[in-house]
Amino acid sequence: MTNRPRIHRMTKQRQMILEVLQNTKAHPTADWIYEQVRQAVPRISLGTVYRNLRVLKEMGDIQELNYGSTYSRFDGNPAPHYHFVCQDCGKVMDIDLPLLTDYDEQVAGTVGGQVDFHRMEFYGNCSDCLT
Amino acid sequence: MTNRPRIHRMTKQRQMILEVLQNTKAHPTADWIYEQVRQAVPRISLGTVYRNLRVLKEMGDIQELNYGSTYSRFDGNPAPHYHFVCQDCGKVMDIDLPLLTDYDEQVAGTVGGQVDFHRMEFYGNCSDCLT
DNA sequence: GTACGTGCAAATATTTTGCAGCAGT
DNA sequence: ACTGCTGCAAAATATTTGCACGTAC
Repeated sequence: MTNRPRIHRMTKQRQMILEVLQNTKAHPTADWIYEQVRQAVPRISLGTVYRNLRVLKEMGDIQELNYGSTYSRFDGNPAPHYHFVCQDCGKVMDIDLPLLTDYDEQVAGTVGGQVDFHRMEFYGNCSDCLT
Repeated sequence: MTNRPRIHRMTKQRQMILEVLQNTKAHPTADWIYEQVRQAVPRISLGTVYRNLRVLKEMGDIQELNYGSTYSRFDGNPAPHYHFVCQDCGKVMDIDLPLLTDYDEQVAGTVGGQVDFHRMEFYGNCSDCLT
């Protein structure tokens, strides 16, 4: 019994959440997204935001990040890329450097499994927090 | 007013938590550690486990990992190394490959900040979950 | 003896979910 | 019309914290 593929509808809420995420470089939290979308869709609920973030992630339109926090951040750019996290202010920035794709094969060899993708995060202090 | 450095005591609880963590390759959760330590120190509380994990992390004896989960995992090996995460069974394994330390400088250049360290996680299926 | 650590329980913080009505296709 | 989606509120999950007592140094 293979289950019929789920059909996704493009609601006003889902549309807005995706737009907000695609128009910021801030890698925001669910709550920040909620506050933004609320300005256009006042009666939206936080539960709806979470549900849509999960669906958008499953559809491959966004990605979820959780770097050393108790909460998740979301990225409107689904293409693999690395991140820099400032340990002082918590800011997350995109890193514009080529991916180390060759490493995946080596890792697959040492663990004896299959590697689909990898992630890399750099930690330190951003220029604003160096003084 | 610089505040006097905090002096850490080695209690039976802290000792046991560190030992449990150093004697497993499982990258366990706080709750798993709690259950293990409970066998030696029955009246220990989960709060104490969390408090000690934070202290041990601050002292640089262990590290905290949170890879796409709602909970943290802990690693008794404080030396930097990469991890492989099985997307099927959730297992976390150590990767025994050289660190890409040269990359830190390049990233520092592109973000205009200072890079202290980086992390890298590989995602895929472990040999047990390939069938 | 001092002050850090502990157990306990309650509080916080983040995310998920049941349900009845709404709405995209 | 069918079935996915929403708002609301309550529940679930993971972690933190206040307090009075205990204990390492």
